[in-house]
Amino acid sequence: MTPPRRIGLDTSATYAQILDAAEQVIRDEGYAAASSRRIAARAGLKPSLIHYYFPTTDDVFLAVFQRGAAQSDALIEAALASDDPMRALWRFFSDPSRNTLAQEFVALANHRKAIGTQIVAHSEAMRARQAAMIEKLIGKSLEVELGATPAGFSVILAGIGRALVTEGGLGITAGHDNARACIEALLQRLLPPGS
Amino acid sequence: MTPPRRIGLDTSATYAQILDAAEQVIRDEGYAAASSRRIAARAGLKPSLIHYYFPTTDDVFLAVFQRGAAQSDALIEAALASDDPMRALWRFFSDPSRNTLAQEFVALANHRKAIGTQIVAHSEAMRARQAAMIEKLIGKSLEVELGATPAGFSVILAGIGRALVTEGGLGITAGHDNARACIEALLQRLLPPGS
Amino acid sequence: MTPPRRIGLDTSATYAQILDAAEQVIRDEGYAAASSRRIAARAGLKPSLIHYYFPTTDDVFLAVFQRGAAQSDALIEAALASDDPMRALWRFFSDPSRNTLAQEFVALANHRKAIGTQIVAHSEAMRARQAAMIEKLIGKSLEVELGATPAGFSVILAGIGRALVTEGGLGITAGHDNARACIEALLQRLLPPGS
Amino acid sequence: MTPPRRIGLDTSATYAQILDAAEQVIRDEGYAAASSRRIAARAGLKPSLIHYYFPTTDDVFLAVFQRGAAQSDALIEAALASDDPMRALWRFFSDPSRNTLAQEFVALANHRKAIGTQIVAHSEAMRARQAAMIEKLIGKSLEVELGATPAGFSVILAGIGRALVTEGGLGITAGHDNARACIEALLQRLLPPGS
DNA sequence: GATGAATGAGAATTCATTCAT
DNA sequence: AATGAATGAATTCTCATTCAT
Repeated sequence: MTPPRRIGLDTSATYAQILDAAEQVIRDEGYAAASSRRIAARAGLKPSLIHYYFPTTDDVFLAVFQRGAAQSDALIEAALASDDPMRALWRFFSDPSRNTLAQEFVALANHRKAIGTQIVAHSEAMRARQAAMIEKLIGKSLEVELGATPAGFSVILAGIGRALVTEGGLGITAGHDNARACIEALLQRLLPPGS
Repeated sequence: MTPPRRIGLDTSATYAQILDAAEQVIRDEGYAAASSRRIAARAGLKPSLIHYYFPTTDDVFLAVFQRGAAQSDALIEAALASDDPMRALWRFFSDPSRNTLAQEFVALANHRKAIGTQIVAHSEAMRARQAAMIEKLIGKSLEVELGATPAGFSVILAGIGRALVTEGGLGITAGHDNARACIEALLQRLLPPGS
Repeated sequence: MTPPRRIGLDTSATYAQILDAAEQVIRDEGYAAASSRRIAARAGLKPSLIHYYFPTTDDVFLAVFQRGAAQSDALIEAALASDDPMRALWRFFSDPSRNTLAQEFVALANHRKAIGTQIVAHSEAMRARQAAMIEKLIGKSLEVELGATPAGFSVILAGIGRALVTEGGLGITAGHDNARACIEALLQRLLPPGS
Repeated sequence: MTPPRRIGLDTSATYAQILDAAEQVIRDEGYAAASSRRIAARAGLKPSLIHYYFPTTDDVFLAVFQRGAAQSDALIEAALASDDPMRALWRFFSDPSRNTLAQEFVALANHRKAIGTQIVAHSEAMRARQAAMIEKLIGKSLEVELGATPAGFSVILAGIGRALVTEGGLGITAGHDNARACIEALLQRLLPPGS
C-alpha cells in the first residue's frame, strides 16, 4: 500500500558519503551519538538528505553494518588466500582497526532486533568459512594436540584476539605480550613443519 | 569550597532502588537508553529524584559500575577461596549473568573518560589478583606446558570466556561446546593430579 | 567542515517574528526572562522552532543586539544628517525608547562574553563616529569653553542622557528638568551663533 | 492567618553569611544566576537553610539591596563629612566598586516591583541628601556659572560617573580621561577659592 | 535529487518551595 | 536552629520524522 520509501540510489556518491560519515561517528562517539543530524554534520550534508536516503536511522546502522561485514569478508578471504593463512587469520582476529566498530554493533544488537539478526547470521557464516579453512590447514594436528574442532578453535582464536584488542583499546596491557606469544607458539606447533 | 556533589545518602533505600533500576535498564535496553526519565520510570520514582541523588547521569553510571565491580570482586574472591579455584575462576569468566552489563560499560568507556578510567583501574586490579592466585595454583605447569605467564593465561581464559558469553547471548553457538571442552581438558592437565 | 550553525534564512518572516518577540520579552520582563519558551509563546510559535532558527539562546540575544545596534546606527546617522545635528544627537542620547533594551544588554554583557565583545565593539565605533561629527560641528568651542575633546564630550552627553532615561524609567525625576535645561543651554552656547 | 514565615534572626552570623554569598553571586554572575542553590553553594550552606532564613528568593534580593543601600548611605555621609566633600562625592559617583551590583538591581527592578519601589525611594532620598549638601557647598556658583540647581547637578555628576564606571567595566575607555578632567576642572571652578 | 521548515517527544539539568523531623 | 527528602515546573537543547516545494 505504502509506496517504497527509499529513493536514493545505493550507487550514488552521496550514499557512500553518508555511510562513511556514519561509520566515523559510530567509531568515534559511539552508536548512541550517531544521530542523523550528527551524521549529516560530519558528512557536510543537510540532515534531511540522510532521511532521503535512509527513511529511518536504523536503516543507516544496518547499511553501515552490511558494508562493514562485506569488508570483513573480503579481509578474511584475503587472509585465507595468503601464503600463511593461519597466521593471517590470527592477525585478522587481533587487528584493532575493525574492533571498535564491531563492539558498537554488538552493543547495539542488544536492543535492535534487526541488527542482532544480521550480526548472528554474518558471524555464523564467517565462522563456518573459517572452520572449513582451518580444517583443511591444520584439522589433523588440532584434533591430535588439543582435541579441538576447527569451529572450536575459531572461537578460541577469536575470543583471545578480541580480548587483546578491546583491552588494548582501553589501555590495559598486562599479560598481553605473553598471550600473543602463546598463540604464536601454538600456531607454530600446529602448522605443518615447512611453514 | 564546593559542597559535596552527591547529596543523597549512599545508604538510603531510594539510592539502592535507583541503582537497581539503572542496572536493569542498562542491561535490558543498553546504556544509551538509560536516561534519567527511564530509570525513574523503572524505579517507580519521579525523574527529578534521580538528579537529587545523582547530580549528573554519568554519576549514575559510575555508581552502577562501582557496585558491579565490587560484586565481581566478591565473586572472584569466593571463586579463589573455593575448593577448586581454577575451575571456579573459569566458571566466573564464562558466566553470562554479569557479562551484558560489563559489555555495556566497555562500550560506554569509549566515549566517557570517567568510566574508562574506572574500568581500566578495576580490570588491572582484578587481573593482578587473579594472576597471583594462578601463579600459586598452576604457575609451574603453565610455564612448562604452555610457556604462559599467569597474567597471560588470565588474558586467555578471560577472552575465551567472554567470547562464549557474548556470542551465546546473541544466539551464536557454533564451536562453543568444543571450546569449552578444550579449556576444561587444559585445566585438567595443568592442575595437580589430585584435583 | 561543520555546516553553518544558523539554519534559518535571515530573511524569513519567522526569523523576524522571533527577533521581535525576543526583543519585546527582553524589554518587558528582562533578559533573564527571555527563555526560548517565553519567546516562542510571545511569537505564537512552538518552542522548538526557536532552536531551529537559533541553535543556542545566546544566538537569539546576539541577533537581537545586532539588529538593535543597526537601528541605533541608523538613528544616529539620521541625527547627524539633520538640520541641527548636535541637538538631534542629544535627543538620541536622552530618548527612552531604546534605553531599556540597551540597559538589559549591558547587564547581560557582565556574564556573556560574546555579548560583551559586541557591545564594546559597537559602542566604540559609535563613539568614534559621534566624535568625528562633534569635532566638525563644535570642536573649537568645546576646547575653548570646556577644555573637552569630542570623545570626552560624547561620554558626558551619553552619561547624562542615560541617567535621565534610566531614572525616568524607574520614576525618579528630581533634578531632571534642570539637568536637561543645563545641557540645552550648554549646546546653545557651544553652537555657532546662527543655529 | 498564616503565621510569620521568617524564623531566622537577622542578627545571626548565618544571616550575614547568606547575604555575603548572595551579593557575590549577583555581582559575579548576574542576578539571573542568583538562585537559592547557588547562593547556598557559595556560602557553603545547605539550600534549605536559605529558605529557612528567607522564605522566598526575592526576600534575599531585597535584603541584599537594603544592606547595600545602607552601605551606600554610609559612604555618602562619609564623603560629605570629609575635608573636600564635593570631590569626595564625585569620587563616590565614579567609584567602580559598587556599580556592578547597582546595575544588576536596576535591571532587576524592571520586573520586580518590590525592588523597583525600594530603589526609587532610596535614590530619591540620596539625591535629596546630596542636593542639600551641594546647595550648601557650591549652590551659588552653580547657579551663576551653570544655571544648575543642586539636584540637577547631582543628576549630571551621577550620570557621568555612572557612564565612566559602566563603560570602564566593559573595557570601553575612549574619551574617559578627558571627561574626568573636565569634571575635575569644573569642580575646581565651582568650589570656593581656598579649597 | 535535494532541501528548508516545522514539530512533538524526550534529553539533562536547575530551581523554588514544601514538609517532616 | 537546621536539614534531608521530595517534587512539579521550567530551561536549554537534541532528535527523528514529516511534508511541501
